[in-house]
Amino acid sequence: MALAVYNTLTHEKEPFTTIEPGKVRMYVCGPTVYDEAHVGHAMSAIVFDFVRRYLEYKGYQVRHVMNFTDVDDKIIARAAQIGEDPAEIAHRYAGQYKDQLARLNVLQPTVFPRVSQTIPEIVRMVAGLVESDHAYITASGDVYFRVRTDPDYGKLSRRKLEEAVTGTRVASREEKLEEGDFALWKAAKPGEPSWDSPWGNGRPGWHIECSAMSWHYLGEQIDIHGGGNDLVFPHHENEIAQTECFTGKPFARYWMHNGMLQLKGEKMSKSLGNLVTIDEFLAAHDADVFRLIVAGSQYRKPLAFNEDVVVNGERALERLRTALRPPTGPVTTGPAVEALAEQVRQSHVAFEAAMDDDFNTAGALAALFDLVRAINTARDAGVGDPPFAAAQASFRSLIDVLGLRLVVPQAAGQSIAPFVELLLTVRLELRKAKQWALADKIRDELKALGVIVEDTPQGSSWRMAGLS
RNA sequence: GGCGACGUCGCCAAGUGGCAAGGCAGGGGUCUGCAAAACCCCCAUCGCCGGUUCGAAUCCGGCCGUCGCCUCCA
Repeated sequence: MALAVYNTLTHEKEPFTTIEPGKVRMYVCGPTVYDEAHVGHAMSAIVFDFVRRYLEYKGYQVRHVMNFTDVDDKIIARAAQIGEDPAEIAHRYAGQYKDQLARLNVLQPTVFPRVSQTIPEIVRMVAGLVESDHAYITASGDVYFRVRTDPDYGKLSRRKLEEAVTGTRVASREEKLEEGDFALWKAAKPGEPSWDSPWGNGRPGWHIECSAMSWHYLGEQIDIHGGGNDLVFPHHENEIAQTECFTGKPFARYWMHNGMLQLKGEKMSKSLGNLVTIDEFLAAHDADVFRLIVAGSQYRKPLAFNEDVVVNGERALERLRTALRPPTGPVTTGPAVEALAEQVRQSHVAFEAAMDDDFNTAGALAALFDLVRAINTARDAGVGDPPFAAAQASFRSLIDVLGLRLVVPQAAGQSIAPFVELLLTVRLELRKAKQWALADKIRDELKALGVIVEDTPQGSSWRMAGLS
């Protein structure tokens, strides 16, 4: 099986090969930390977590870098607004985001660099670009990238340079030579964070940080560069321009972009104000629910996010969990056992075929549901433990690739367990005495309290209802 | 206006040339004291119009609709 990856640069699915055999260098654009992260950020993080987990499943060693933009206009603006130090704000939200990613079961990136800690590399890169005449310094100490010096400019977003340049007069206040030029370094303004540089005090422009961090932590050329598709232009276009003009080599082999999460038909974004924060979501739902929502759709397409979708996610999670329920019979040989083993094989093949096709998680999920059915059928047929556990272990190994934990929700502490058990003991007596009305009342009342009771030939079982 | 993407069952959503995956919901069964869960069965010709082809949801053209980018954005 060969992995194929859709490359934004070529608009085609391409066979996946790496610069270094067996190793993947992956850079994913992280957030600007000036406010609460929302589920749109989570979607992007999870998409690339799927990518990473599957690459590791395939045996690659992945070096994964995800940045925090902690020096930025918006952070400074926010700081001024609430009277707090910009660095404090950035530090706080970065910490929060890391914590949220952990709760979402996103694998920790190999490196989590921040702009404020990458200044020397940024300065070196800007200096190199100035030296090679790809950049120029203005009277006030800003440094701009001269877009015209890059013949390939526009190749990622398929824009012609003229479109970005013609017809727009250079704003008088700005000192850049042409409209398409963009800032590599901004001269310091009073009260703003700044660092020393050959061009005077200042701070990095928006795009240079990613080029510098990628260069510093992954080298001149990387395998995968990822981010939301709203970053294609200008951010990634400018990154390519800077890096390639600086190194003289092609930058990333594969550019991967996830689609936007849509809330009420619009992109969820801070500026539109239509957002659900990660904390809000996780307060009401299991992280697996969100992962299932993301996995249920092709990552490049826009993803609808609404109450129905969330409910679907809850139900899908509940269904996946049924496969982990224990076996009830002793059968270890025979057709039912063989059928189970066969389905396990088929599911693995189907799962990998789907993931190999540009990380088709929705297809992979379908393979998983087929396996769930096979496991449940085997349980009903009385298949017991050595083979049954093997099938469940196999199921687990695939679930892991999607980062699903499938933990059964626990009651607040384990404190209610003895009381529920007691009620069920009493209820068993009632059932023996055919006191159906009372027995049913107990079951109904428990359900109202979030405890689901199910009667089986082996006795009654109980579990907590899913969160929310 | 320019660039790009998308439009598949009530909802979510795979499939990119050969008789339309999967989940949820819905209908009918098995099991059960009942219920739930599980299991079995049923449930779409793919926005519209043309074209290419033996054959198209899948390729081409037009139209309609939705979304993203072009300013900060995962």
